[in-house]
Amino acid sequence: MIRWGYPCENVTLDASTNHTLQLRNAREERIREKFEQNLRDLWRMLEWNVQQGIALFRIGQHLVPFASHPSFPYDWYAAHADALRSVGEFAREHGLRLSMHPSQYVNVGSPHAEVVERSLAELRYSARVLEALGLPDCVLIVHLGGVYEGHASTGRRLVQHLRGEEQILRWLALEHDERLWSLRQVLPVAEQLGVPVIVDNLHHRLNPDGLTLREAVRLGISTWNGRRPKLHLSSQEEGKRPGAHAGRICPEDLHELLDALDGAEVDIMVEAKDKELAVLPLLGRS
DNA sequence: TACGGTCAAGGTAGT
DNA sequence: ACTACCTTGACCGTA
Repeated sequence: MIRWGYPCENVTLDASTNHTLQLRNAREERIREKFEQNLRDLWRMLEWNVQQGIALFRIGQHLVPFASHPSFPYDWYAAHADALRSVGEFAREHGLRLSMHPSQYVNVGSPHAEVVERSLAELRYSARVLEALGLPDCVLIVHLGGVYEGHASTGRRLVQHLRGEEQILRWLALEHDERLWSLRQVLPVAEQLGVPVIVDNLHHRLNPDGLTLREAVRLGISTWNGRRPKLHLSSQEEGKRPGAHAGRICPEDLHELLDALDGAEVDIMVEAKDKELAVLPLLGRS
């Protein structure tokens, strides 16, 4: 049985975990309001997901807006951990799996110390959210970011910067991308860190690096070491930049991935502009 | 209330 | 050297 999910927003409910504000307005009171709004919407979406049989959900990075910013004004963990633990209890009761996925600004392999520090701050924030949920199977997904003087030295630096960050590594999974880091290039980095890899069908099509999707899926799944593997599924938006997400999943892409999976028990995050609407037709498939 | 300019952050690619 | 683009549009001042 495959479990499905979608990221951050639900267009049916008009709900989102990414309500935010501009930095110049980021005073404690306003941030708390945004968090409460994100939390309310998160509850609405998770309850709806349970009704629909959707087990996966990605929490947006703006859950606590500017939580990783140096000028953040209060102890968000102390203030919000109880509320997050309640969400985690609900997720546990209903067998939901939650994840987070920071943006391209996270660049742990950067040669610039300030960039690395900001990146780690964002990852530590994300890891603390997952810790507060109190669930065993959350995932924190990141791309490898830029390539500076080559993959080898960038990868070495990334491993160096994350080594010892046990609170992050506990949740971390690395994802390949459609231009700079192929699955083959990500695998050794992930192995050195002892973290699994997310395979994404569209990234792989645009940057296969000599592997078939079936081979990529097999390699990716093997990095999960008995934990339930997680993958991404999306379709190309025709006429837009390669890699741009379409509103829905086209049947060919679905079947190609299901075929490559060869019956494996996995979780699949659907990345589509229409969010949950792209997931509903897939439920019960596999 | 609707509109349009603006928003923390890094890096790549195209001009 | 400059700009558009990217995860994900949401916010906010102004009319």
